[in-house]
Amino acid sequence: MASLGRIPEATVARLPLYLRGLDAFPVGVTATVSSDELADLAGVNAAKVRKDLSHLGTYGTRGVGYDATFLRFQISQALGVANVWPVVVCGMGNLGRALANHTGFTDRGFPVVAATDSDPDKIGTVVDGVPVHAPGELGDIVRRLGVAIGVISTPAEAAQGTADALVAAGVTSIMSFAPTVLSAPDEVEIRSVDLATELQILGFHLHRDRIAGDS
Amino acid sequence: MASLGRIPEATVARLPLYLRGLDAFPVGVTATVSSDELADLAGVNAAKVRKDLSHLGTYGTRGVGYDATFLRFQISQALGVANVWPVVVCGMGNLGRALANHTGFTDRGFPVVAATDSDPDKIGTVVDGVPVHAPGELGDIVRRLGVAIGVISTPAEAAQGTADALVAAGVTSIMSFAPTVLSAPDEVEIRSVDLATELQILGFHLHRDRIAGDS
DNA sequence: AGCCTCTTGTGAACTCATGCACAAGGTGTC
DNA sequence: GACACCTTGTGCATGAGTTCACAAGAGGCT
Repeated sequence: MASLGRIPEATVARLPLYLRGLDAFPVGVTATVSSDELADLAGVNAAKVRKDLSHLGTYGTRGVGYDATFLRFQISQALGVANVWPVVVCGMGNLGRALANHTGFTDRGFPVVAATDSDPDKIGTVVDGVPVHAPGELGDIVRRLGVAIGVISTPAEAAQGTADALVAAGVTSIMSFAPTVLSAPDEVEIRSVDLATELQILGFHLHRDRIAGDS
Repeated sequence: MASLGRIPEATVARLPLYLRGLDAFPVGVTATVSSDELADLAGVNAAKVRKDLSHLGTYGTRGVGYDATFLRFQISQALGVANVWPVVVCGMGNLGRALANHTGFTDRGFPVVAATDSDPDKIGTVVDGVPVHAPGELGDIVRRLGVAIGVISTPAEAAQGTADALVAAGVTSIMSFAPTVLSAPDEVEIRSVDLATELQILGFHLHRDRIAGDS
């Protein structure tokens, strides 16, 4: 119904999962997929699938399901997958190198076009096809290569400075792996992925189960 | 109030952030921290801090704040941070290697004690102090080293098989980086981190802002 | 055509989370 | 001791997200 009305954030976060699930259907072949099947493929329940998709429009056929190809097109459209958003990786430590070389990024329209690092030995080198520059060149890199997204994989101490530099250069989307809080203007979208925090959440459940197990 | 009553999941997810924020206070020195300060340190608002902490118990003093050291102890207690949960990393590609070498894990009580990979050239080697074994040995590794958490950083195709092996070995906590849905018994806690999905969410907002910008 | 079966789309109830606003209860000062 | 000031703890309202349940269609079979 609300073709371009506001899409709930929770729905946006699931759209990529549906898109991934639809990869199970070959392109070119017409096939229908039910909300039930798609729910399995995305790891959610059918009601959620239907409600989510209803935010994009009424693309299904009652009694039949959704046309896989058409649905893929519509979700891609909503997510803007056709766009290519160049990425710069800031901090080429273990994690940064892994990210710069991550094929999943380029495949999905997020080519890593450059990286920065403060280590003089790394500056000027090319790691897995990605040129490494000095942090001071960040602004120049962003402008020259049209960078849309900055990935911060520096140590925590350097993260805020890096974020500031990205924002100053006009980047409005940041994905951070640094275990610290970043401050930035409201219009900048920051997604923070703290791996140690994730493990601590798992640890909490282990801990609780163990306590519950003690009788 | 509810000292050991059920702690909401949203609160659990923020406790590690508070703990991280409290690192700003040196140990041994008695210092008080207000909900306002802690909110800044954790990147949330003060009301949320107070409500979250109230789920653990009434550890604050009205008019004063929280004793930093005591609060750290209580949150650590609730999260079970004193425990050490050995981790096995499955899949030593770029990302796996970075994770195995990630100091943030060991520092927080999650030592990576072993890894697996299907590449015969890697099996038997020691990467950054972590011994690499064949996937078939997973069950043995888990039992022998008391592994509590499995990290899956294999290609998507191998992820489900790896998860099955972990579950069969008795692991009930899994963190997966594979871009696929994993099925497991209900009692197994799975946290899935899909980096490409995260970027697609950022891409959505870029896309939408660009459309909104067009007039 | 009529009927049966299937699956979508969605109103409505419900759960979970957030944020406000203020009383309760401390501390320090005069 | 009384008063002014500060910050917690929490009842309550609001909002976001999830799930249920079912009417509204669409297709196929006799």
